[in-house]
Amino acid sequence: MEGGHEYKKRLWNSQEDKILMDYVKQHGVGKWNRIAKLTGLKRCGKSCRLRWMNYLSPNVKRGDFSEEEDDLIIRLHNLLGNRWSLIAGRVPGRTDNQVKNYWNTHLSRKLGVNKKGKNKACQPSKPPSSESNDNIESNPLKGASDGRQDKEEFRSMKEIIMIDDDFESNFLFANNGVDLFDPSSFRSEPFQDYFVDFDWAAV
DNA sequence: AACTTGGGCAACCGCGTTCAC
DNA sequence: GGTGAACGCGGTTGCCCAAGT
Repeated sequence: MEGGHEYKKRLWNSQEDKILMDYVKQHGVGKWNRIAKLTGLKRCGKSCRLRWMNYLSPNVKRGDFSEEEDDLIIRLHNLLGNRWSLIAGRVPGRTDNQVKNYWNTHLSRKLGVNKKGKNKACQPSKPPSSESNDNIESNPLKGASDGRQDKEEFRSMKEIIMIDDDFESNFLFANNGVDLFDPSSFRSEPFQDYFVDFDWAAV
């Protein structure tokens, strides 16, 4: 990226921001790799996308996280693990990068989470590839020894995790009984119970 | 005042997935 | 179906700056 050995982390300046914003105004988001060609901006597509998504987009909320956001992120992290984009998708105005940074710098410390002991166990896995299904380490969904704990329950988890605009109805009333806005119904331990022998193809 | 340390966060990297041809 | 480009994600790095010595 950007000239190999000449690479050095470089902050965006206001002129670059303006070029990028003008481009997006004119062409919309996407086609990030064309920006350098069309505008002469010396940034790769990935860098442009990141800058837009994390900073320039009007949807991005700046400033401190509120108590409610704190609380929501903690709950979502407990539910989803380090799935930052999914978590950010449920925290209006916040990006995955913001959420991730905020977790690593504020919340993990606040909660006394050991960064080394990553909360991998509660990360729902992507649909397993055909050859790696029985590796518990690489596929936490297979973690439960007896396998098939509660497919219906996990199906609801998957529905929650999948992008779905109807946030209120799906998230607030997860059928494992957890209301993310109700502290009394929240479990503090990771959802390891939910690792089931899940058949993605059947969904 | 000069230097060191550590926190906060923007930005990059590597890799997996999706899309277009 | 194969291949390359584009995109998206999570992890990591490194810059900036305030606080401490």
